[in-house]
Amino acid sequence: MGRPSAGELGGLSFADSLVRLSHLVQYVFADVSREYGLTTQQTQLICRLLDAPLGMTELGAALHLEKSSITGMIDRIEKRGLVSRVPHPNDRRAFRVTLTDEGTRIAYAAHDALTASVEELAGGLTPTKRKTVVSVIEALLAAHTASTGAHWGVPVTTDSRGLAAAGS
Amino acid sequence: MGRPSAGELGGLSFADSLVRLSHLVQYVFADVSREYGLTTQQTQLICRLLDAPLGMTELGAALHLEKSSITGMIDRIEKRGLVSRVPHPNDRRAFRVTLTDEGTRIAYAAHDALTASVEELAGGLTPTKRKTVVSVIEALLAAHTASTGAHWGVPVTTDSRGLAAAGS
DNA sequence: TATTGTTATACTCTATAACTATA
DNA sequence: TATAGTTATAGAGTATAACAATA
Repeated sequence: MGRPSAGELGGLSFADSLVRLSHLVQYVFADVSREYGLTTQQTQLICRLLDAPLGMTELGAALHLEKSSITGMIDRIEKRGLVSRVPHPNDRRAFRVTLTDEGTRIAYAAHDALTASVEELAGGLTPTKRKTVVSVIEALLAAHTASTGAHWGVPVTTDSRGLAAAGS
Repeated sequence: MGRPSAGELGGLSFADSLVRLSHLVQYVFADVSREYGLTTQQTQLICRLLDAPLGMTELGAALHLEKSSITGMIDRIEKRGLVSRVPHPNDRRAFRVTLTDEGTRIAYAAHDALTASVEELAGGLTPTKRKTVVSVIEALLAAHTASTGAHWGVPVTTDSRGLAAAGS
């Protein structure tokens, strides 16, 4: 009845633990981004483009943002030389936002740094536990996709190294 | 090696899965917040105050923000009647930011709604898996605390219901 | 002197609404 | 008419630097 004030850990509910984890990852994400002179959102954006170039509207959908919000973000990182607006070949209204070489480099670097930071925290975990966690998370992501028909726009693929650079 | 484009799930690395999960939780957090007319940050702030009133500097530390950033946030939610600046009894420079009744009510409601949303996604998980996930997350949080000496400012305690409202 | 909090300033992020130019 | 993207506008969030009041 009281309030198990969970101050120090221990006895977290499932939901609370996920929320706390999420905040922790966000902080790590922000810290890593800052090291590369990026905001969290910018890192997310360029990592997202590692898979393939996307149009403004597609980017908005992928990141859960209005296209008008995307315009400004792209303006800023384009000015920094990380992406460029490549005209769409078949649609003169549209662009494909494409990473520059510099943008590709930074996106991979930031992704790797983030991965390294997370792995550092997870140092002591057994392979079995890691596998369980990954499978549970995949189930959660799938559940969300199923219930909302949606995306959880995010960084990149599985392994970086390979620099197959955004080739459609 | 190629690039296992992980498009649809499956084969996520441990780090990537945590990052994706974190984004998903953030989206859920934002959605729930919006239902209560709050921003994500405001929800995080008031939930944080459920444990106890905090000073501006303490709040900054808890949320990883500069105190000057806190000033504005408190201005806004104070104007909305969710918190108030209570003078510190022993230090005439300081305040204790305290939830109003309305603020307490909304903080609990938002926390419960968030918990419910997360639980909904986790519907099919076995108790064993849940326990494993919670224990792994607690280990990660502890690892971070150990390596940085810090907090991962977040919502509230374990179970809501009990309304022991911010005492002390 | 050190600390608590605020103000001034500037920039990023975000949404809504109205717009242009294609399709 | 519908879609791709932009502009205008407004507000939240954030940091840095300079400041006031109190310890």
